[in-house]
Amino acid sequence: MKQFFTAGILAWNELHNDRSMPWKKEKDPYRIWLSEIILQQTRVEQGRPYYERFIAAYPAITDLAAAPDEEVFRLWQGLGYYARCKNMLAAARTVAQQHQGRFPDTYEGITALKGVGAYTAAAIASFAYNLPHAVLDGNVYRVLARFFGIDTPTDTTAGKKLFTQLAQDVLPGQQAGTYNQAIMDFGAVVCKPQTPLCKSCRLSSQCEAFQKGLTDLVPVKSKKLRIKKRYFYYLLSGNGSLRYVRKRTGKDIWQNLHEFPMIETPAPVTDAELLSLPAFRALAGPGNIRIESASPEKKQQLTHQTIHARFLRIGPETEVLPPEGFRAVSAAELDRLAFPKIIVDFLKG
DNA sequence: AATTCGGGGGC
DNA sequence: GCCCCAGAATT
Repeated sequence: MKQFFTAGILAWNELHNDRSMPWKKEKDPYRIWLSEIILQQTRVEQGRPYYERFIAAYPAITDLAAAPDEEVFRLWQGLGYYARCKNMLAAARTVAQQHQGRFPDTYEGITALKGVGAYTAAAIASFAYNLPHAVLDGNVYRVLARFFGIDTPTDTTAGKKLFTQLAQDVLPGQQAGTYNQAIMDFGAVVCKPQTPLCKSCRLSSQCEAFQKGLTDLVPVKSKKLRIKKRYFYYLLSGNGSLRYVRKRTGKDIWQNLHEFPMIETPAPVTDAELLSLPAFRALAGPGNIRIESASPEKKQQLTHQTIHARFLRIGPETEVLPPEGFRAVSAAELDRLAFPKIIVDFLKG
């Protein structure tokens, strides 16, 4: 059964390996690593333009390692999961400074890099060096769960262990790179999450889920998502084109991105309530006692929370100092700083 | 072991 | 609205 599976994946790939990716047939470990970091929890079509821009800006990993933090975060702006960007920079600098700019060529060396977990290490090791490590991503979980009829939840320790072992069992050791790309392509193109193409699937005759009509029931996830609501009120004082900004540094969303002076509340508040908050007084200064104009509410859906934001122009004072912790920046400098999408959209007008 | 980290796209 | 995406780090 396992041999049938492996042979089927490889055979499918021989006829359908036409899914074009910028890094297919790529052997430069830097490019493979970069693409894999960008594609973590990210659709290929969303990540592709970022990959192209990063390669153009930083042809070698030493170029990336030498780049200023802010320039790199600006290039990452809009891609999400910003810890990836921070870890990517750290890893690039590790390679540049501790490995003389040469990307590590062992599984242990690769997995020691920041931001490189089990999946990414296996992907780099197999794609760049054909080392026999099986990738285990969302595609692989789904394909294995369906073909072998496994209903163990994938988001548990037991599930991860079981699927990791199975993925390694069905890996053809001599063709690790080709096979790893093949099973992920197969999962994306044939064994899709919704409406998989079972009628034309060469594995369906031995597919446990298809034979039992369970393709919609596996893979299983055990956890349910809880989404909180948060209300952000951004305060803009009327000082020409200057903006007051600071970098977000707390243990919260959007680390290393910038923001305007802002008040957060756990529930919506009226303009009058906002004006009466001590936090408003502290941020606005004594000269700003009213809301001159306000944007309609904008929403931003994150994985675990919904952000409701309004942008409020406050007045009447125009010559005020930046609030504590903020600095004044020109429009030109704003273009070089990274912001969360909800602020990027506001700045675009 | 559970939680948290964006943003986009499909249905 | 809900689920998923070439997952990893932190708590």
